[in-house]
Amino acid sequence: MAEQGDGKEGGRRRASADARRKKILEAALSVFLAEGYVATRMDHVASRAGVAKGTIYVHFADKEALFRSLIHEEIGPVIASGATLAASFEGSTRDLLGALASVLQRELLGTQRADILRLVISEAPRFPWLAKFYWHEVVERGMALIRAVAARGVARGELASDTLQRFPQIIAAPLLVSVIWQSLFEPFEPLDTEAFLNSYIDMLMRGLACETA
Amino acid sequence: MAEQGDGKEGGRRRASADARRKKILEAALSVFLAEGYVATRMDHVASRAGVAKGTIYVHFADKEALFRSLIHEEIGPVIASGATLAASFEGSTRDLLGALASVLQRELLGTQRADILRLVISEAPRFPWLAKFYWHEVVERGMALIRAVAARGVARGELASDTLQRFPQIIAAPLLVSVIWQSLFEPFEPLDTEAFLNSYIDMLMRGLACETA
Amino acid sequence: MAEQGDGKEGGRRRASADARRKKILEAALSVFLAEGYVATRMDHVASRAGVAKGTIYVHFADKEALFRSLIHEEIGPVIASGATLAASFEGSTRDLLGALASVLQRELLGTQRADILRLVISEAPRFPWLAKFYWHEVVERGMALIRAVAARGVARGELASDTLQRFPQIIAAPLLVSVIWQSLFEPFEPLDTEAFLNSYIDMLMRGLACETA
Amino acid sequence: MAEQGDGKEGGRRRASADARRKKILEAALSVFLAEGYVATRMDHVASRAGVAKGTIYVHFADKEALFRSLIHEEIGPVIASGATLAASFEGSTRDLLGALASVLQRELLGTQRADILRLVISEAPRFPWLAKFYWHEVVERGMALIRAVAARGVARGELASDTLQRFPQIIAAPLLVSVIWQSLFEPFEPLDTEAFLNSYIDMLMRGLACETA
DNA sequence: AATGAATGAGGTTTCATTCAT
DNA sequence: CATGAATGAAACCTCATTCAT
Repeated sequence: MAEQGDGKEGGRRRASADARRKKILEAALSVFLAEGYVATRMDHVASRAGVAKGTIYVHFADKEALFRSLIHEEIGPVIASGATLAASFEGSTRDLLGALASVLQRELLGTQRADILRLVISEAPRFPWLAKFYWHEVVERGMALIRAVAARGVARGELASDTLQRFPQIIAAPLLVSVIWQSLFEPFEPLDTEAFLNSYIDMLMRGLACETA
Repeated sequence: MAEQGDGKEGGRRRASADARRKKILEAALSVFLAEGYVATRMDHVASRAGVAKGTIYVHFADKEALFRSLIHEEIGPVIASGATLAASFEGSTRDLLGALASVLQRELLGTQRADILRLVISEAPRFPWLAKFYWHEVVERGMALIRAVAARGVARGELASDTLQRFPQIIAAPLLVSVIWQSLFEPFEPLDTEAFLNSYIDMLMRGLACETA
Repeated sequence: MAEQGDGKEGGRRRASADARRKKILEAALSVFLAEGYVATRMDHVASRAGVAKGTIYVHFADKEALFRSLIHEEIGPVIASGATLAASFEGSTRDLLGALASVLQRELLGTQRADILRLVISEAPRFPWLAKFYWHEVVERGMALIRAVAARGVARGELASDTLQRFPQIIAAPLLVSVIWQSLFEPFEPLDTEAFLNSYIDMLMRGLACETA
Repeated sequence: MAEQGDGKEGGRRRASADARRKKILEAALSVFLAEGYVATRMDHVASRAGVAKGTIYVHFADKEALFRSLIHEEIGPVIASGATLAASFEGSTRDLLGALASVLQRELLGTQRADILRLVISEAPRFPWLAKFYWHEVVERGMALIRAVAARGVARGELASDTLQRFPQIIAAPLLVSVIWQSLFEPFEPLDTEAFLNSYIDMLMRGLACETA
């Protein structure tokens, strides 16, 4: 009934609690991704995490708090890791974009991250903080990265104009299409995303190289 | 059997019923777009349509049937109209794509249709028929249209390769980005979609024209 | 809008109205028998009668009024017809009971009347007037009939005691069992009701004849 | 997994849950008996059981599952207990039947079990499993019991024929009549069921004893 | 008189959240 | 902390009844 020993006990208990919290977040991630926010049932998260329903409320105030923590703690890190990818890349812009594409191909398409993008698209209208968070954590950083690559390309004379600096979305476009396509239309007409991305970059490089053609 | 003369009478009643059905569909469209499928409450649709809760069930079997009818009857038509746009266009491929972009700019971006796209992305995983429908009504047709334009461009010597025929998604990419961007990130960094699309087409034309560059 | 010719028209209209009322009652009978009172939907009655739902309310105040009218107008007559069966029968009591059994076998078991009995058993607790009506129209008369037969048998020396007069239910018992059995347990073990009734009457005659055995 | 010591605690909670489940079943029994399946409102069951509406759904999947459990868990046992009554009775067949009648008089007529019979008659057409269950649990066993008694009577020379073995329904008949009578017609003409059953058995014994009379 | 679209009270069921153990 | 039974607001859907045509 009263408190028990606090020395190692407390530490062990804390560790166990943290582990539990982590399990819940992982379970929540997969369920939210699969079902969307509204359709996700706390029961389902709990059973997938292997804990009782009430346990979730020990760690998170309510469903939205769980969702928030999920986005911040689970998704944030995977983003940050990607942001440092090409910080110090040496080589032609074409190779850099190719390397970037191959990394994204491996790290985004076909992984849970692609589903996170879909989740954000779905839920952002209802959770303004979600769009804001995704903006700051992913989009803003990604855009800065692309702009840096573009500036580097211009400086090296590989790019003829500032188009890519003005519209870094050009790089995001084929990725977004690939993600959506795989998620919705793969069964009707498969898309070879690797070939697509490569063709896209080729086209892009030619289109951006000879600005005055 | 046993029907009595109901010339104008029946017609008027039928007309009123159809009008009500239309009002429900319109209300449903806006609520589904704003809230998503699961979060949409039939109550809310009813009150927005100015009818009683039960009235919806006079016209639609259940929530999913309402959603289906909505997609098929409200969204189908707007698609068909767009498909005939450039069927008989004369001029350079560049002008053709430009005209297409401007039409889409006017008819897609900034209209409810953009939100419909977001709705489809959100709900398709839960409603396989939705992806199928959207595929057949929009994507397949759009792709055929782009491929026709691409073939025409190759025939006229304006395009150097079959890249666009192999990946018509190239055209869809900036549209998708624009739609998502406006919906999620406009408040953080506005996107001049018109300039974006034009720059994109320019880049694309150059990139596709000099395949061997 | 206003009234039309009332001469033959009125008569014809009335006739048509009565026919419609009859159709509704017939439809209601079959649906109430099949579904029970609560589970019966006015829609179902209407469609089975080939009229609109509202039409029922032209002829009957509400669902219970329909049920009442049904019981009184459809079921009453079929009962009355049976009551006069054996009023003036000549022959031995055994033959009389045998004839009665055969009539009931033909006119009760396997007909809608058996289902009516089940309906009464089911609904009587909720509609006291139903038990009362069935009592007066069927049970009281049937009991009087049996008592008359019993008295005749005693007078002719064929029955040794007044047991059957005190408990006319003895006659009803195998009928009730047959009806329930056929309705519920026929699939598990069929009952040859004719043989059963005959054996029953044989047993009964022997049992009642030699009261002092 | 990850369970902690919950000796008495868990046991107490479980016990309380079981008690609640039992209360719900008891409440459901009385409401179903009084109202019938369709007319029974879950609200009513809940308030009668002294629990919240949702609590029912903690223990039973839906209304039909509640009904099923009710039949299987509440009614099954009372049947089994009755089946062993006369397994090892010594004495004349007449006394055996008399004892049986007196037991049934006490344990069936005038108790809730009589109403259960009415419920089965009412709902079996809509729930085929109900007829099946009642058949296996009650009717089949009862018939076997009666046939055993009949065979014993024949072996002891107390019964002259196999009529009772061929038609054990003969025994059920007066019980069924008594149950229905008490439920529907008692107010109009009371039935002394005890006297009725005794007269019936007397008649039966005489009728079956002197088969060749 | 007949119609059938419209109504809304009321029914079943769900599920986020609470709380005693 | 962890549990999971209990809760009750709220969602979907039904259907007897009304009423304008």
